[in-house]
Amino acid sequence: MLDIAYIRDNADKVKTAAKNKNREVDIDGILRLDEERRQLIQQTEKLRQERNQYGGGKEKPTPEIIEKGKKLKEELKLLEDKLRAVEDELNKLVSFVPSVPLDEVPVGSDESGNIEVKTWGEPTKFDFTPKDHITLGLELDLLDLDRGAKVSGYRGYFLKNQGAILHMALLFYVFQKLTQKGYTPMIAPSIVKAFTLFGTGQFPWGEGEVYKLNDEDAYLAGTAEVPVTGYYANEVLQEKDLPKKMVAFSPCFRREIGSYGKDTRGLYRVHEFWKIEQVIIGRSDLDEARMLHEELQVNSEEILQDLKLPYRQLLMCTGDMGEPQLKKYDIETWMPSRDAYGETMSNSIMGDFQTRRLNIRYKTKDGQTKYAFSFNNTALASPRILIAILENYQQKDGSIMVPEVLQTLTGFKEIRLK
RNA sequence: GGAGGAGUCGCAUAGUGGCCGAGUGCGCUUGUCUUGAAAACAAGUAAGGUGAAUAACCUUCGUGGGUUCGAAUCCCACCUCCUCCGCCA
Repeated sequence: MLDIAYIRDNADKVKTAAKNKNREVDIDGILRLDEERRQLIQQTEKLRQERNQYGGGKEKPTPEIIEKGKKLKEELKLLEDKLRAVEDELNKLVSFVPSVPLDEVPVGSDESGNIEVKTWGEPTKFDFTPKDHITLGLELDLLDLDRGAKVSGYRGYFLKNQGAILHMALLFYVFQKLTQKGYTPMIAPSIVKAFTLFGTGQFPWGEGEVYKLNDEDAYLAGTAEVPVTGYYANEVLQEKDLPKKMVAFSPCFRREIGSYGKDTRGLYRVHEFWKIEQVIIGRSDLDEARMLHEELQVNSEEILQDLKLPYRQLLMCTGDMGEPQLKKYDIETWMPSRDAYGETMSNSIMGDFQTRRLNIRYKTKDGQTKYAFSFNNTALASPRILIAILENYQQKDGSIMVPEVLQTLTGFKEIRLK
């Protein structure tokens, strides 16, 4: 959510940003409504001031005053209804205005505009014909897609045997690693209220993507970013306590409604998965924000380096960013069956876009109240990461090596059919 | 799921229709006193909005509606918390 005053003062900048993000917003309409709103506020307050002058004494009000009050009440009601209608309309429009990307973000209309910042490792070479994770998973009985679909539906899956253990080991390894870096470990709820989804910017854009539970104010979050960023909603933090760094585990649910026919096989795109997510609530300072963003980046890269998985870092262009983001890096991990890198992590500076919607503020040392900045980055998303591990670690004899850092957690060093 | 109770300024409390944006205590800030500290005393101590404004005004007592000339106070719905019963990983 952008500050209406900011939109007022930077209308052109906001228009350009929306265009670069391929979004349509009616900035001129917003400005008109804002003008109308402010006029109505002034008229309303004048009447309220008048109303507030009556009463307040010990004596009973005179019949004249009561008559006058009745009239005022009617006039006020008309104005207040009008004001509310204008404000609702204005808020609705403003809630759709995307944030303005930082200057270093490349302008581009789609993924072709993304910039490869760096690569780490070399795409894995095989002296045999490598199998994809589905073949490997089925052959080694790590995975059951048919029964997954039978029980759970389209994109359903079971992880089994050493595949299930490997999955848990990965999650725990990463959870522990980030905790040791000073991040507060959290198990976050996946069932969330609508305000958290609106607050983080999943709504109003991605409503079709989120599972809703019955008629309640209850939805299944697609990422722990939603509950964990909402953790401090409506709170005023102290500057000395910032940044708050958190690492959260949660089940994640996505309808993948716009992805029919995309990545239909295997573990790449599923309705239900598990994720360790990094979230930071920090001060509203762009230089510090860039530093924290890089820190989150290093954390995720270290995880892939620990796992010895080749990856590359992308700086996303305006057209391939979400509405809330000021700057975004994706990390793509090498997936032999795709003969390409596939997205495994996404690292964003959200600025005060989310914190305005969630009303997360902090008091500065000199007593000012400001909206905080929020950040988030994937630490590990499973089972997607299993694709990279199974495929990159496969051996000629059909077995799979277990990444060294996981071996004490899994209790086995290789996966092969008994 | 059933029965009951409660949500007021950082915390604890007072407040049952106008003198209440709201008293008191604690906490915190500043000042006086003191070599310093404590104590005592004094003053201050919410957020948001309109506005050129360090003017003035408006809004906010869990949230949203309603009654009333007027609502922290009355009514309705919702949210959250507590107690008891039932069910349950």
